[in-house]
Amino acid sequence: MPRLIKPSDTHNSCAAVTFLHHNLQPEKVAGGAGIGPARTFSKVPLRAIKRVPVANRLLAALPRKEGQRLLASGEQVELAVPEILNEPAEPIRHVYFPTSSTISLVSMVDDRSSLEVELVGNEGMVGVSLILGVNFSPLRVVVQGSGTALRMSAAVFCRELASSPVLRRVLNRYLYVLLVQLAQTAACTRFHLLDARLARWLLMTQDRAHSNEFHLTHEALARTLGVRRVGVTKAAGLLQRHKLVSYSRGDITILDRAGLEAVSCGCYQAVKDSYERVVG
Amino acid sequence: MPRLIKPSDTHNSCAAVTFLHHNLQPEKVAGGAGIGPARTFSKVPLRAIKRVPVANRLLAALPRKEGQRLLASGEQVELAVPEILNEPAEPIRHVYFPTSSTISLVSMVDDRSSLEVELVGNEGMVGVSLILGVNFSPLRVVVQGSGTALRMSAAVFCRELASSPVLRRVLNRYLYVLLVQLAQTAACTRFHLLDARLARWLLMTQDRAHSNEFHLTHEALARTLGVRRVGVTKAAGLLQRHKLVSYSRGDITILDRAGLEAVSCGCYQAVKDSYERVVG
DNA sequence: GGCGTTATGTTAGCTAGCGCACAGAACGGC
DNA sequence: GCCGTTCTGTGCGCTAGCTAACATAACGCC
Repeated sequence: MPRLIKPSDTHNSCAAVTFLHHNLQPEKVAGGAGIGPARTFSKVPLRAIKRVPVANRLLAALPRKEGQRLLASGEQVELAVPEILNEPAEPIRHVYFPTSSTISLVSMVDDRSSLEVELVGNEGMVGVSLILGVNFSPLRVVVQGSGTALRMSAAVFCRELASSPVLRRVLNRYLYVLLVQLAQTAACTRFHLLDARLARWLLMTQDRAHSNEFHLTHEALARTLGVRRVGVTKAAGLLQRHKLVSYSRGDITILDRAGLEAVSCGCYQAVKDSYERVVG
Repeated sequence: MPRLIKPSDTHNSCAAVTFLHHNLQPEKVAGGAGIGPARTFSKVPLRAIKRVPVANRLLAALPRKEGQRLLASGEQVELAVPEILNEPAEPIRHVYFPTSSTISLVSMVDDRSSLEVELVGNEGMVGVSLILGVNFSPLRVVVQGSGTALRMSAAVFCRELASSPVLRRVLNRYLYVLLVQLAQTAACTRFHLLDARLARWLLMTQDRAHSNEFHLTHEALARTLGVRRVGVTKAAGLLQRHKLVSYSRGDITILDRAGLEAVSCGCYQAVKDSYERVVG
């Protein structure tokens, strides 16, 4: 179960609002940890020092009052890998608005084969089925990167949804982007070489984790990309030889973002643009 | 532009309702062409003799009155391959509820590479973005199998949507199935061999075209499956040697449905089950 | 400091599908 | 009946990624 962040962790409701509306760029992450508004997280343990407060962008897109109400309706939780939040066909108990955590939606076709079809971070949410009136998840939902998220019970979420047209509007647009992304990922997975796909995935994760460093083994990466572990080792070795990333026992550090973008396929930019255009 | 079926083609509004609510199983298609309620189509040219009246299942799922109103709000059109109904990023002018036509949603990543991510027939609709409040299409929309469809202007569709909760409910559930299908197809495309994928696609097309025969060249099939033409030739040759289909210059006939299901991957059944559970 | 566990690197043979080129075969207009 | 066009079948070398097995190397517990 996710670790609940006790109310005492955030000093008051005002801090929660700061948490919502403050949104640092990834570039500021490396240098600025632990200063300024970061005190909001000062009592959160477990790598918290590496992170900065980030808002969930869907909630941040709401009018201030709506956003505050939603924040109050949920609770901050700390998610840790490799927690599984939902299995396919299981009823949805909670929805999650990640803030610093990242969550994978995984399609499983055979026992041996699985593929991440969507990576959700602070730009999105988990549990979109509820928006469509279906209360079970079609996919496996698994925590990919440890961090925080706003959790809300399915019932409360549906109530909010029913009473807030602006929330529906934002989430519908997010759903549209989700469709775009699924389609793009399907084609990307079919046509693009592993090197490019890996680079794309690392960029996406950096965006969502809001950190230049994150933890993931080759084995886990292989499962999310739907390839063998040796394939990841080979591709990661290539990126490392080109000084784009450094990799040590699962600790990944992005060294050269521009270089990664050059290696990655256009899908990264295409999906990102689509999000900015429709939701951002 | 799609050929409009003039009002005189269907004898009266009562016939239109028959059209809506009559829904033959594929098994009956081969023998029963041209008799009984088929007279609804008696004046429709161009292969119409091979088909039977089929309802769009989304519309059929509506209460009788709602269905009638939607039918009246649109117009029957005849779509012919290889018509392109929408290019990516183009505004959506019309939505389509296919009846006997099939429509492909195609994701294009490079100039050379494209992949069908969704095949829409009488079980679905084209233009779902509008449901989510976005009025342009993310994908290329191309007629895959000639046939009829109910066409409705985007404006009228949005008006209907705003005024009909039951329509929203049905279409939301369809959207959910669409998500499921996209995720499944992504994984299927990644892991399953061409033979199985081809078999699955043929089964899906038979379901949607409501006929044991349809027309599609190896070249076109290759584009939709995202492989080379020779690959399709090889896989189709295999299916033909096993007497599952017959293939002659683009004229495909399904000979052994059960055999195809055995060759195809589980994805066919999985997606079908999901539809029946959520929409059907 | 030793040792089991976990993560990474490397090898070697194998296969599905690619790229390219070309040959035959059926159709359709004149 | 001829001929261009469209569709299908085949061959051959090539590559990315798979399967499987093994070798190091770092960590972390005792």
